[in-house]
Amino acid sequence: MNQGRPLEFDPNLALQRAMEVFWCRGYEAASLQNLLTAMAISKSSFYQTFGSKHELFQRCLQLFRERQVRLMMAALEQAPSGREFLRRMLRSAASEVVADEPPKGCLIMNTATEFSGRDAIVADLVGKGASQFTEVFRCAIERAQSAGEIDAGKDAEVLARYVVTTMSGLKTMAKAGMQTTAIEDVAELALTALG
Amino acid sequence: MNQGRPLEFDPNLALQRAMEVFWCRGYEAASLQNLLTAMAISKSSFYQTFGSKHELFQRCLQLFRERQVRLMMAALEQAPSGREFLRRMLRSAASEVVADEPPKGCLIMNTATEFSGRDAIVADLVGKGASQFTEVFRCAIERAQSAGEIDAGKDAEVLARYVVTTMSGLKTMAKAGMQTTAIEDVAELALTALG
DNA sequence: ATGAATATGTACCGATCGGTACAGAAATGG
DNA sequence: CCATTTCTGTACCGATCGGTACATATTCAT
Repeated sequence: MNQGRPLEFDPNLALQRAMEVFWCRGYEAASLQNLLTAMAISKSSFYQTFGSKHELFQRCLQLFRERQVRLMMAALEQAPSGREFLRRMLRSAASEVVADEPPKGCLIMNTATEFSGRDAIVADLVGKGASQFTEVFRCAIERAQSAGEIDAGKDAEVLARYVVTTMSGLKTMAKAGMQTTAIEDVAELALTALG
Repeated sequence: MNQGRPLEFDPNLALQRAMEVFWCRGYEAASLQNLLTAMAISKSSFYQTFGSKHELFQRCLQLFRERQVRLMMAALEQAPSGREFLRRMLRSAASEVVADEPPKGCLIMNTATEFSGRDAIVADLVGKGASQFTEVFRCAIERAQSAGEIDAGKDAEVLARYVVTTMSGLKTMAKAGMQTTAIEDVAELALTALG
């Protein structure tokens, strides 16, 4: 078997750069030029390695989901309690306003908004992302329920969906221009629904 | 003074059609062809009457906001109580999944997501929309507080922002594929935070 | 050295993008 | 009837869209 000429770039790094572009601009507004520039590769390499804009986008959605789930699970393990983890997550929407200018939100939810079900493949990846986020939150809630921080009588799955919903809402409000203090207030209030 | 040749179409109706297109597809994905077809006018008439795609979009955002605020205020007046109005609003995200296929969400919040602060004019219109929605909810909350349905000790402004946030989150989750029953469960749970 | 395999650079593709120029059509006032 | 004003149809604009063809460059196995 022959090896052929080696790649002159790191595909994982290029993928990461592409993800950033989609994250900032969305799918439609991210032109091939934007992507090529950010990925620092030529058009030939792009199509050779990633097939098409749409295929690249799918890989970016998966990368984002894996990365996000990994970060969330790490944060959950390090958190002093399940409830404190949830508080930190919800409040993070506020700090995002300061860190990113403008705030980027969540790539999965941004995509859910942009493709409102018009693309079956994308819809599937979005659904997968949403359910995995819910899963992590459910773990945190069950841990909090065991510790007596959250009413154990409530359905953890419903609570988890509520947290995902609120996260999504807060990130959207950040994009809509809500002040960081207001976001924090809403995040704290949202926590009270967990009982 | 001379009147000249009269318009062969209803500008308000055309604007409404355009709004539908932006609502379904977003700004970038709504091509001029999409718009012209939906508005049933020619390119000449389009530029003569609406100036450009971007100007048209601004007018659509305003139309949507006015329409939405009007509908919400009417619903509030008809509702048996402030709290029941809030319940109906939050639950409406679920019925939207059934009615529209796929769900369209809220044009203002969709726009906040699509243009993450990259367009100052649009950002301003989005902010105006968000604050007017908040205003209506604040009216409902104050009414509910007067009636003793909601803890009068809580800040109505914060509660109102919380409701807008939750509405936005629910509509996004609907787009992300959440089932109608799950949406209703989350909506009910969200209401408990109002105290 | 040669050939197979893989990667890149360059040039190009048709389609579509948003937008404009301008001639002709339809109304009014004189 | 004519001039003026306003609207519409047609043709066109340069730019960009995502994507492809193909020659050239670089590697490894023989």
